[in-house]
Amino acid sequence: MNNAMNPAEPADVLLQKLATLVVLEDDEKQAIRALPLTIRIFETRRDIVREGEVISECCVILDGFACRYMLLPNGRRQILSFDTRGDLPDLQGLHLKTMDHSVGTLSPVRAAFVSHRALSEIALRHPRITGAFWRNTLTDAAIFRVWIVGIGRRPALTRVAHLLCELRMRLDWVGLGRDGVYDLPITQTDLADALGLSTVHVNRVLQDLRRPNLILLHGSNLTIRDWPALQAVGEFSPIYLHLEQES
Amino acid sequence: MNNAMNPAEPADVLLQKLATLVVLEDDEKQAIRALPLTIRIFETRRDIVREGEVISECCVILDGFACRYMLLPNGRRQILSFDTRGDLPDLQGLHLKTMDHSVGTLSPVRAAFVSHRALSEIALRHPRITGAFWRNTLTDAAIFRVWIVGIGRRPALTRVAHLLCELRMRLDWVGLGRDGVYDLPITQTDLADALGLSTVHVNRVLQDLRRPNLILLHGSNLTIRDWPALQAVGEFSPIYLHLEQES
DNA sequence: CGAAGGCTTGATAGACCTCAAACACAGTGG
DNA sequence: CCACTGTGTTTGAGGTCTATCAAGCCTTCG
Repeated sequence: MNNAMNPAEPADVLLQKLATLVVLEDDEKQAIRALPLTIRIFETRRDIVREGEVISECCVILDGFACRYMLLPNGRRQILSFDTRGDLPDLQGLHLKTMDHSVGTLSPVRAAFVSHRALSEIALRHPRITGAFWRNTLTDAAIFRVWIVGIGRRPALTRVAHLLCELRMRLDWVGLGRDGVYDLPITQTDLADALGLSTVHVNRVLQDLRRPNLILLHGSNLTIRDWPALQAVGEFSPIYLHLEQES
Repeated sequence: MNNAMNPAEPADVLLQKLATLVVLEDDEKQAIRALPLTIRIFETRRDIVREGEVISECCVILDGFACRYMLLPNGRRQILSFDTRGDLPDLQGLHLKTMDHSVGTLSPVRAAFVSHRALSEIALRHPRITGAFWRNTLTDAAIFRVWIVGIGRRPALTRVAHLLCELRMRLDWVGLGRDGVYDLPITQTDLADALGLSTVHVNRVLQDLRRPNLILLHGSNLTIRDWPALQAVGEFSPIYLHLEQES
């Protein structure tokens, strides 16, 4: 039930994303293809949307890595999610107009934008598509919950391992990796900000995962060498990702 | 824009909840009132739904405090949300049938249950109600995000203060408190499990909030004595709760 | 080749945890 | 009415995981 193809076409990306959420009929697919998309390109470490802004369009990540994050008064950053091909980091803007967090890029990113107007229209006309969006919000929330558990109650080693497992599953799912080999253009500082750790500690923990040959990591190139062991260390079970279509 | 009344009627609770999310037309209200509800009562520290279960109905909290939580292999618990009157802790079950976390009670709880069938039906017939549910999921997710930030990047004192601020706003909103006085049937262990801290440390931090007279806390009775100061300590800003109806 | 950003390492410090015990309070029962 | 129990709160002491600070190193790239 994986999708092997490697779409570059904006509409295909969105279509595939929604198709992983619900079964789409032909007319629904057509409606999605007819959505007016604007493509925009961002360099590394740029903001796509900023906390406090009122938005009128949603973005779909086509290529590269983005993240949702919040900044604290003391300048510290907490990353809330990593977003790759097909992800909709600001879909919530459709209902909650003013952003309560920011969306930024971690690598060069190509993204497609759809106006809320067009989105509302298609959602109104096609309840199944509304369901897909809603379901997307639900899986988002499920991932947030698991992050809370990790940051709140798991030691650093487990936390890092768990995140790597999660990224593996999600990247596999959209066809951005295979056989445990992935391009992960994420710095150790980014990992630290996602995991609630310091960069130094993330570095040391990564070494603890490399030493017994669970993973291999040069720059942005991640290879998972021992998947079962990594899952065990990360106490990882993928059910919360809900990677099955609606029944 | 607060609701002063104190409903005990199950349908009223649900109606009020949805009314805080979107503006409801008369026929929508009628449809909600017509929903078949089953009332059930739970004692303190009981599970309402358990992780892994496949569910076919959703619950609405009517009275008392519930929480969503997850248990780790080593027995530790992480609380994911506190749920009070009007909250729908397992609404996600409507789309994601198998629970990826548990819902339990922190105090005696009275809850109403609606079948997924009835819920799907009403959602299909009334897009605005679907929107309300979806919006509920979105604000849920927004709260999760802020918890991630707190647990990941804020020191214990700030974390505790922030949570108290959040609870204050939410309880005010549903009319379960006034003038900073609340009944909070939550143990310090519960707080600790929500904040990713130890009970001992929560206890000490609470004293640090009591000493300068920011709060008053005897048993389940919380009084906020210095709201501005508490907000400042907690770095609290309520925008993420999105306590305004859809425009 | 120099600059910049990211990675790595060592030393020190601190926030928070764990363990253990005492205390407070409400409910129970004789 | 008063032990008795159970749960929750409080306090103290010691320990540890992770943070912070400060360099050095490595790779990339103009």
